[in-house]
Amino acid sequence: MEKLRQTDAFAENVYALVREIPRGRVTSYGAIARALGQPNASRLVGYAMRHVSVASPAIPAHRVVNSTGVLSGKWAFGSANAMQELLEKEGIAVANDKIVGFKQVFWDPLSEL
DNA sequence: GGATTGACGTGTC
DNA sequence: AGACACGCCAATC
Repeated sequence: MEKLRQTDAFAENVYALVREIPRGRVTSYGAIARALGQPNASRLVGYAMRHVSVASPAIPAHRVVNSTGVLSGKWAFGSANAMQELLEKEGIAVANDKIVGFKQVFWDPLSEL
């Protein structure tokens, strides 16, 4: 059995939420943290996301970016272009490691879920 | 067990 | 608009 790391329930919710992100949409760490009831735990979300690379099933972490729409964790995918390629593949434009029209493709779990 | 760090966020200069 | 500083919470050293 896999032992849960971090704040078990918190990470669990993060993973579940990220998996619910529709294709062609993105969200921010802060939005997820708020959806979990911890508006200031944005860093914990990112911390948990860092572990999803080895978690299963695979989590579309490429759809999660920071509030500025920057692909902060692109390096966690193994390649700097991997995350951008995935996003563009889903119809999300990325320029200079930043999401184009971030506000347009932004998916708010609090409002849309 | 204190100090540092981190896929963050918001405010200020 | 870009750069810098402070705050938050948990994990790692």
